[in-house]
Amino acid sequence: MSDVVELPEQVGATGGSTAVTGAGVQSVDRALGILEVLARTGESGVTELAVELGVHKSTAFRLVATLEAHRLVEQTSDRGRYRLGMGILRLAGATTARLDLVQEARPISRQLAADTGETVNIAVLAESSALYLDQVAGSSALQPHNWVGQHIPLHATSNGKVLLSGLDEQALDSALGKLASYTSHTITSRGKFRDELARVREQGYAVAVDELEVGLTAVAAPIRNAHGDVVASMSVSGPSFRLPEDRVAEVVRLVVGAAAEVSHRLGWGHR
Amino acid sequence: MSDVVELPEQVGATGGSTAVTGAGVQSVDRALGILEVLARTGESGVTELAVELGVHKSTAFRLVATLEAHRLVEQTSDRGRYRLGMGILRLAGATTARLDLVQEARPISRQLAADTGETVNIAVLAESSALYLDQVAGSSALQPHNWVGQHIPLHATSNGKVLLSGLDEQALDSALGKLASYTSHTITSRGKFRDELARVREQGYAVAVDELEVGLTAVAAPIRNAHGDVVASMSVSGPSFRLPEDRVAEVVRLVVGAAAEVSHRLGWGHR
DNA sequence: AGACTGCGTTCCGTCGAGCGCAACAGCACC
DNA sequence: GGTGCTGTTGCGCTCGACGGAACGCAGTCT
Repeated sequence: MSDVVELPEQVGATGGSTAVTGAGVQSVDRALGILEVLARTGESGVTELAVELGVHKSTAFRLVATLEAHRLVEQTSDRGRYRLGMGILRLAGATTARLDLVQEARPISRQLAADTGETVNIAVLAESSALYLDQVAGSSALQPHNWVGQHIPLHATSNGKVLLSGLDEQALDSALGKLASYTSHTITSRGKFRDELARVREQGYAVAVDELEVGLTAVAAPIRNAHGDVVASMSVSGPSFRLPEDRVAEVVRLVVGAAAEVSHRLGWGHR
Repeated sequence: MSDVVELPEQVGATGGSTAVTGAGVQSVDRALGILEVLARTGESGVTELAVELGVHKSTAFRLVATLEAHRLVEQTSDRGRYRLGMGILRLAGATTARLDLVQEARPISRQLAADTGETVNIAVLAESSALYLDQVAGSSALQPHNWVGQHIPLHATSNGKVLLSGLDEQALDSALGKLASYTSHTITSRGKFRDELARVREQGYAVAVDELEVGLTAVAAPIRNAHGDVVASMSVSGPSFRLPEDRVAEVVRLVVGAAAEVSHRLGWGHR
């Protein structure tokens, strides 16, 4: 079913001359390379980009100017460096808006955010990290931190645990790299983490307290498609002082219910 | 023979289509055009894209294949149509961190302040009050005090009304406390206030005359994100003697236009 | 001050990359 | 089978993208 798309090379080595060349139309390839470089560095000058791509300054400039015309990049000042622009967000909005998952989940996310007063996220598994698709801010506070599009470590988040709990042994091994430590509460032992996943599978939800960041508590539950596969994860997260142990129990109930509702809308459990 | 009607060669000056083609590197321009078409349609075939761009099928195919190599687009099935891919979201993740509402709105706020000669404010919903994020002073020498960072009651301001108009019944109830009276014009009846919100929703803007403070008139319009949610409010405010009824109508037009422009930059209503 | 070095930006001649063409391979509906 | 549509692929020709060099502008070293 999955088509085996082989793309020549995706040189991922960090540092040094990182050629991000794929194959296809040369100039487009280079232009997209610029976007990827900017995504990595956050901000770069024309000359810097030219070196990174291995092209002449003027070439890099023309490409970046074209990207700017489409608002995919913008320059910090009138004669300054370049960074990714708002056009990207517009495209991203169009991307998620078309995903039936996000579409179906959004009203329920909103309801969950209203009920709990905390932030709700939807995440999927993408290349050994969690990719956040959508976020609805809680009633309290303004947008805490927009994680949409961010890649988050799998073993230190409630969403990650849920997503991993849907994998078999083999897929788990390939998705799970080294268990980096973020706080003193992060699970770094592979054995302990397997136990944790077993618990998640059994009880149908995951909790992470201070594991990614001290003071951050999150609860997540699986979203399943018609086949019963775990396709996404829905979480509620907020500052630990607002989510004490007794309140977590209540939140768990709400999250599990909401995730089940989304799963149902996606066709899970129909006859 | 040729199934497709060939175009009158060299479509130099952005012919009839909705293409946003500025100037720059041609192939990149076209590739980005494809992304925009996909953002608008959600899903398109190669032939369809070719027609939209005014190029040959094979050209469109090569471009879309290059985009696919970078994961910016993906095809629905093995030999099917194309849609925006996850790569966009990855790029978006690197974007959101740096670009926020205020930054995007500032040039437009400034223009609005210049056009009206009055003070422009940007506010968001926080807890159960309006939080002012940014302010651009009007040309008039008489300047009100700086409201940035201030929490302002929701029911007695144009910004507050706009922000509340984006909430559903339940969220509205929790955000709306007691309707304190500030002047004789303040709306203190819950029923009347609901009617007012309905009017705001319908006409797409809110007005407040002497409701928070006697002699203060304000007009506000909603700023929406890619999903259509009201994320902020933009207002023009000034002394009532400078904003008589007939001038308010003109200001309304300007504020609504400016807010729509900001919304558009945030990804709302992809053309 | 003046020279120098870096930046982003512009102009221009040249040559190869990207274009349109036409033919191919599946699929779906007569 | 026929006929219409897809997406896909070689192949020559040509025009568009490329790199070199020069420009305007800001800092910085001497």
